[in-house]
Amino acid sequence: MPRYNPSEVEPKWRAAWAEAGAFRAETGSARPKYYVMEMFPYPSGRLHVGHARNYAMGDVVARFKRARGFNVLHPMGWDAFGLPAENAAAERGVDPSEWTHSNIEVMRQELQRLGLSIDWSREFATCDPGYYGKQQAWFLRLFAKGLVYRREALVNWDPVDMTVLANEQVIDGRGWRSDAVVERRKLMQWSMRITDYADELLEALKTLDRWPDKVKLMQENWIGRSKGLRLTFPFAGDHPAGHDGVGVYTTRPDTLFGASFVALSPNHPLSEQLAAGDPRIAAFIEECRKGGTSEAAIETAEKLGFDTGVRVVHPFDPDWKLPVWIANFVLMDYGTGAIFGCPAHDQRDLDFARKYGLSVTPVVLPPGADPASFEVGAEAYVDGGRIFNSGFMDGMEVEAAKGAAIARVEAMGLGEGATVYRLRDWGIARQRGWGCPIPVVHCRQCGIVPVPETDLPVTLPTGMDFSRPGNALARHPTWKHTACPGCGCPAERETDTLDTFVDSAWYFARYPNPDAAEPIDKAAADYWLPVDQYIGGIEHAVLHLLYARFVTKALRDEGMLSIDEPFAGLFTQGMVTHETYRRQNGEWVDPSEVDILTEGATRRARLKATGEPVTIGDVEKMSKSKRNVVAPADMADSYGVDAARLCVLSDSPPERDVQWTSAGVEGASRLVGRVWAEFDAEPVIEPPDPAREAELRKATHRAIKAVTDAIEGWRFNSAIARLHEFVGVVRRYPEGGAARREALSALARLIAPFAPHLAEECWRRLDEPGMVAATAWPAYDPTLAEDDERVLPVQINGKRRGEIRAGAGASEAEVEKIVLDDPEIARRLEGLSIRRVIVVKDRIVNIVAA
RNA sequence: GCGGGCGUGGCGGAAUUGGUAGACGCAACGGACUUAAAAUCCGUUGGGCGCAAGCCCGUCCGGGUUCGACCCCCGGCGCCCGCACCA
Repeated sequence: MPRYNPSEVEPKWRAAWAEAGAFRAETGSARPKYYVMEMFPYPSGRLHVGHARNYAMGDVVARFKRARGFNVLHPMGWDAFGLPAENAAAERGVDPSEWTHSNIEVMRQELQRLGLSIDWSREFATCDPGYYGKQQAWFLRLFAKGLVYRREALVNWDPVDMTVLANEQVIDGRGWRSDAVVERRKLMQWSMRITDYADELLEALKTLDRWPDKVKLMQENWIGRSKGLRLTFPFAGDHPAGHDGVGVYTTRPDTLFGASFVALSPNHPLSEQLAAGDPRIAAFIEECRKGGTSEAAIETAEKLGFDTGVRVVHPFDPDWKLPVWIANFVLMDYGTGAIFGCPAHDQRDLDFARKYGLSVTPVVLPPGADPASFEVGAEAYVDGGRIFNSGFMDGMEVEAAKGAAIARVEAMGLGEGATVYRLRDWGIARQRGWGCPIPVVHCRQCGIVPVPETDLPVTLPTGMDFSRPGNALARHPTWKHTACPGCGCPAERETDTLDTFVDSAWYFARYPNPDAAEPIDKAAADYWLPVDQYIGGIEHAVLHLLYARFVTKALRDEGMLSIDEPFAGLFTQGMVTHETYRRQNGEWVDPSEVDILTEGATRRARLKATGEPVTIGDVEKMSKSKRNVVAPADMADSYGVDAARLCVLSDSPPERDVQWTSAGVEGASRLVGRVWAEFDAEPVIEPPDPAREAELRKATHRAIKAVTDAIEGWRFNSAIARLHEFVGVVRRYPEGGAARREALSALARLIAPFAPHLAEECWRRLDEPGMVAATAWPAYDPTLAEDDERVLPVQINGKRRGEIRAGAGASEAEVEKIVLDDPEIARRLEGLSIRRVIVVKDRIVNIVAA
């Protein structure tokens, strides 16, 4: 009997699936639809095991649902715009498009080799004009509506790469690629009004009952809704022109009587106006802007302030004047960019007041404290209590006082209750050449003119020069010169391109009909959307998932979509990490080039080729830059694709991070071999023994139940453990009868989501018709899956002291009788008197005795 | 600082959400087959005591609730993730 040879078997079945169109999704089918997708990959060049794990998980779900009778859509595409292609172009002089497409070719082959049940007829890349042209179309519709706009905004500017960076691309104040210190610059920025949807984005989180709580919480915090009061402190005496006062935002209007100063952000328009008239103020603002933006810098940053000399009047007391300072810790882009300082009840204000000798008046009395002697020392009192020193609010609790203060300010016409969000509008433009062009024209006469939809797509030119930093599209010799669509005069195209997060914010809506003339084929989208199950990394918990939710709502309001939320179910799988290795000269080394030596508790590493010692570094997420990437292809070469799939799924729960080790692949490969051995074995011809037949049938139905439950509960590691067990059982019942045939038939189908090639080969060996891929999931008989006799552990005073047998569902009285009649139990109870007998049906017995 | 999560054998991890802790796999050890090795198969494998039946200890630490706690509560310790001068 020949050994199972994956390298012969696996390609054969992949060809068979392709030929049969086994995974083609049929829009409009009467079967219930199920849309499952994994986050599409960036075509970086090669698949790593993190990808393999992600796509294997999605494939288990897709194959399982298909077997369960669903019409499954399981598509794949490429998140193909972005900086790495430009860097490759800069470093090697290749064309970003060619580089990207050749990577796609390689990675598509790698994905296909994994035997994923994907409908490849729907594949697209975001750098295809057929895709990004449609993106330009809906972009212009949102622009016409005002949801896309231009604003002057402070941005993160990378002076080396010469582009704007998103907040997440700034790490410790430096550009993530260039490592240059990022500058804050004011630039005209294309933005989307995601803040218009802040409330709905927050509220709708409650409807996402198949999302992890962690992700919902992160989005909630990111949106950061707070309720408070916006009020104006009117100027006293001389004041700058063009303002009636200083508008501030506070969540603690109850502490207004504890105010000791008003502070402006250095970037506040009033600050800038004052700076124009006073060089000392200008110098101070300059000083503030120097401060780093890194977390460490902020944490240790000293509070800096400058008294402008301007005075304002307290809203509740016309005789009370407060100084207006400029303070480095006040942020321009939150609230109004100005605050009132209440040092007694806010730590930052307290630090500031202590440094500059400003008054500290407590107005919230902690429970139990004495109003005559309560003082605030080095620590502000931020908890609840009773208001004092506060005129009309005296005696109120904090919450009541907030309401009273807001009502009073509103009655005075100085402000109103307000809701403020941490979320900011989304800056969507990048000064990059390899991205989706923003389809507008700048005309001297007409201003900003959208390109007519009939002229879309606005495609990228060939022959951009990426050899220098900066925007290769902007310096292309001819591309930007065009005629104004409005007046026909010579005009220039916008040379900014869209953030790649825009590309990935709607791709799920394109798969239902990737060839549609409209951006979204409404009928197809209505059939397929929302995505029933989305699977991807936790690192996208906020940005990508928030943007996709926002764009969905925006397109819904354009009438292009009928859904409120794109992803009904979300699963965030853990990251795959690996040790990093460095040579003595600091060069990163690939794990495949390293030998690990273990001596007791210490591990050392050296280069395979030369024996040079290698430093073992931290365990980190696999990344090209640190070279700690393990390719699934290597595993598949040695053990076969099915073993590789089983391996990446078997040893840890899907949501957990895994530190990669190839140790599990041996076990996975053995499972493949053992399964095949059962199918390949000649049945032992013996007269079937009814008792043994019954045992095997029970084991089969138990296994079907266990594997089904584990897959439905996303416990793929446990599902594989149950398959290991089941194979072990089948092996102990070699005699060929109906029960064995039933067991093998079930086994082939149960293992199919994990090891699909093996399953087909086994199915063929059984001479079953068709392919497993098109066969229904096995059903179990609940009466067989349950034991009719139970072994119940018997505890005496909570310690296990024996066991008894009882029929399933036996009553408490029956079980108690069996226990007390048991000679072994009786012996153990000698000399003790029974106080109580607790029987948990079908579970356990505990005798309390003394 | 705020918010969230985790802590179980040599290792990855199970435990039906309060009911036999350590499923399954890896590694290790012993055995079978083999001239031999690989592969495969069969065993053993949390710690301690004991010839043995068996007994004691054991899910980060200290308390608590309960007939019964890896699971619930209180207080620590350690690690990980997100946000962060957000008024």
